[in-house]
Amino acid sequence: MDYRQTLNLPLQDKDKGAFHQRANLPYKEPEIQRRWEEERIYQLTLKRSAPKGKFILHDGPPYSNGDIHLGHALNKISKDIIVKYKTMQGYCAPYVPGWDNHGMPIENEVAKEFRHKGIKPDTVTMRRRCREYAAHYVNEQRKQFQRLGVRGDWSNPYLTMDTAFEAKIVRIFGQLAEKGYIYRGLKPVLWCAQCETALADAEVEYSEHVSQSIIVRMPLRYDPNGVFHNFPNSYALIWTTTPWTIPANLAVAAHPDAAYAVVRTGENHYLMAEALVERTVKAISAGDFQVLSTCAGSDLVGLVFNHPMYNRDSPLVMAPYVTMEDGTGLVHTAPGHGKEDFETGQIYQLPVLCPVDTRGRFTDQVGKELAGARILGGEADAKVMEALREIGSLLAHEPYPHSYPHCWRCHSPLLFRATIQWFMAIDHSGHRQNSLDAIQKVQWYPAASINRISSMVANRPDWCLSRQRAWGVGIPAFYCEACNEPIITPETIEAIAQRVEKDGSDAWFALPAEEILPTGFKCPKCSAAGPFRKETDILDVWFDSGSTHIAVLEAGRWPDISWPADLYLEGNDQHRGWFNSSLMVSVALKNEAPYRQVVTNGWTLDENGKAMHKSLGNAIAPTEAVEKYGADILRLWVASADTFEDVRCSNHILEQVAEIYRRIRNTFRFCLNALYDFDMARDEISQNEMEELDRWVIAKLTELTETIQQAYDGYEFHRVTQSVHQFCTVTLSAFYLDVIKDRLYASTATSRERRSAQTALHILADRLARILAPILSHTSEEVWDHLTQSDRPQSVQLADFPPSILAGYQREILMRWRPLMELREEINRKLEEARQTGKFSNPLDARLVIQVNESEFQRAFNVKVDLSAIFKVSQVSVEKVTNAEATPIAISVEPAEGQKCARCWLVRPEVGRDSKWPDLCGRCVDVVSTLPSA
RNA sequence: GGACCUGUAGCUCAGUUGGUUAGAGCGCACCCCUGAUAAGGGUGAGGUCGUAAGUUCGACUCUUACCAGGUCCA
Repeated sequence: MDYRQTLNLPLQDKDKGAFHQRANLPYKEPEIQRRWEEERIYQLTLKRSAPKGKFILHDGPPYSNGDIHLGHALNKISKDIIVKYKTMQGYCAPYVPGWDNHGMPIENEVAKEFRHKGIKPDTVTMRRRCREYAAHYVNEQRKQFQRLGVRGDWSNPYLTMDTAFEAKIVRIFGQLAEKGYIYRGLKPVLWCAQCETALADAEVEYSEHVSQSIIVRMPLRYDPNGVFHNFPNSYALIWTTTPWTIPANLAVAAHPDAAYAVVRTGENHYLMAEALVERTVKAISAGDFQVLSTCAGSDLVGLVFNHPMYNRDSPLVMAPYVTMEDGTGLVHTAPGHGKEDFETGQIYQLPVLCPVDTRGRFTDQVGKELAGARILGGEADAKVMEALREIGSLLAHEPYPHSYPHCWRCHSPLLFRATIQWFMAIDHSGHRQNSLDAIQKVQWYPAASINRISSMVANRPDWCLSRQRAWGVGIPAFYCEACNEPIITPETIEAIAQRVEKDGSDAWFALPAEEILPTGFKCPKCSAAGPFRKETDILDVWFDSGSTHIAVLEAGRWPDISWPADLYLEGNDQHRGWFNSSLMVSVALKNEAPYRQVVTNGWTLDENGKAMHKSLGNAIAPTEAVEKYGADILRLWVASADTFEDVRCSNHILEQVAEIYRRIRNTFRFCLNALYDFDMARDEISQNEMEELDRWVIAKLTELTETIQQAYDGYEFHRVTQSVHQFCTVTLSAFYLDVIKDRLYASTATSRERRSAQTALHILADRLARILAPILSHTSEEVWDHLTQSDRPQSVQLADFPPSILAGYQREILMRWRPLMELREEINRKLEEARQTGKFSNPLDARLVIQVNESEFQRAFNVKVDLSAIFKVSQVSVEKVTNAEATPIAISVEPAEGQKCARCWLVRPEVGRDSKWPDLCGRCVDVVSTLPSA
């Protein structure tokens, strides 16, 4: 007879109401997401009781151009995991996503569009199109982020191009100006003479370029310490690869720790680095030479040389960046034409000379002969070398190929050119130190990232706030045409801010100054009543994003959020970017950091640890991964890696993650499909009436929850995934679920022992769903729908995190069971051995004979459980041995006694004794005889 | 070239203050089950802990150099 029908087998995938192994996530997830939206789950999470108060994760705004990439997915999923976890932990955890809209990449794209159409747009037209462009990608990215299952206020995000946001930026700038942080100064910027524009770092491409390397001598003027011993014909030998910058020379730089030598060749005495004497002498073809004396670079202080061409001082200065790799060890320094030169110039209070106009031609400042010479094409280089040669100052020159900055658009070589810019003074009123102090009060994850932010704040130069661009917030300054004074007052700022609030920052560009200024406004300096003109530069976009913590957290538009943020979480590039810019604004205006904790995630790399690049073809597109595997797989990928470091991804890795997912899902499937006739309200067995094994597994789960809670609290999601997966595999699948099958399938459906197991299964599924809800949001929701507990909230996202504190009795059970679990491994090896030697093929045919002494018996078998079930054999006989000499425990495997029960497949001696059911064991006879069909 | 960070089995990760034979899961191989079956179970093989020196009685763990990779700068 086939007893299959008399068993309580779990639902199969074909059965109605079953939880399917085939997840079909790409299809099912959007449905679940639609439901979350319809049921307004995000809003409900904010209304839920929040005994622990608020937890505010302030979203770093991604830039609204193009589709999201894997790094965005990593970042947004990490944030979502945290927000959902915090909600379940009893916090009110709002999440307001945002976008960074202004800036060069969008402007460049839009400019390209216009160029293709042959249109030269005015600023207002340009900006209107930029705004459309940004808005388009806000919508695209929003859809893509939502598809990842990220929960937040998607219908009400913050945009840096919102008029209210733009007005806030104006006000923040005004406040900084009022506190004395804002100034105008010169700065060398990379300049494209072809495009006649300054370039941002991101617009610069490095490629091969052949420069002219020259060695030039500069006559000695003053030698207070007698470095040259009063020799006649004394010179410094300088080296440069940009001859055209010689007219702007204002200093000679030496390394303080390097050794320098005075060398005689013929009549002349030259100062150069000792290490480079031979090469230099050879380069200038000087023949015989003699090192007269040496000294340290720091001994050179006080020397003054004469400019190679003009009658002008060029003092010797110290600079740490001077290397002994190339040249003479003495570096030509032109503060108007180089970043490092400029910084050195600041330290030594040198003027900033820049005799080059916007089209890259020498101005009159260089004298009649050179004026007008173009730098592009080498004309200026040639003329300068010519002039030097004439006066005998050019000692060597040769072509010098090297990597050099070029314009990404027109590919011309770039030049450094000093221009007037707006700055935030980082050292104003102790700001740098205040920032460093504020950093100390923040918790950084990983802990080492504090080094990064600290060194960047400690070493950062003043913040150059101005950009010669169109798509951004105009720098809110006027100039008096009468006295040319820049004007920033609380009154002008407020006038601008109100106008921008109303009409957006486009108004700043569209309206004349007089229409923005209050009527009757007079220049604070010269009292002229006009005319006034507007500043045409815009603010660096980092100023926009550096203002988000004020513009968003204090806006009042989102009633649940407030300043400061509990958490910022971004990629590690943001130590220089957003973490930094936000800190600068915050410390200046509020004297503390805008965040209490900062988590950094690494970069996404391919499987070989290489950065992902479109050109390398190794990039994984999150939108494609979602279509192929599902958002939960991508989310599990995030939660399976140590995201503090760089994270690898590839199709192969995603397949591995999918494998982990399947195991977890299958665990849920087993639990849920065995609960088809179980109603928690009706059938639950109370803790103290449960089977000890079932109580044990709940204790194991609670122990696991404790581990997991610690992992979540430390933002170490991979420890969550790792331990849950291991629990599903080792504790449940390979042991607990396997062991309770007999009870579930073969016992009377309503029996206490079966209901006990089902109660445990329900608790397992329920708690695992909650534990995993922050990560496997969709799958957990699906599990949630299958559970029967009546008082549960409509979404698992609204549930509490499960209990993580072990009760005393649970600790006691875990302790008591541990030796038995260890013994099980030994028994498995014995059974495998017996099977290999052909004694039997199925362990259910076996009988275990375990001989133990008293103390081992007390230790290992102090449990209330059917041992044959635990070891998955038909029979176990434990025999106590009194002989003290014997090993504590000996295991042997023998054939089980009796015949196989046709229903439960256990071998039992009593099979055959019942006349009605001769092929059943005693237990199965009892069960079957109570069935209605019997 | 500089600053910071990373490098433990094919993959994802553990590895307390330096202390036996470096762990786990997946994957892989072999076997079992066919009442979790687009499943499940058992056993097993995989590592010179990036490389090389050094400190130490003893180093995956500490130091230095180098190699590879990442981010930010130059």
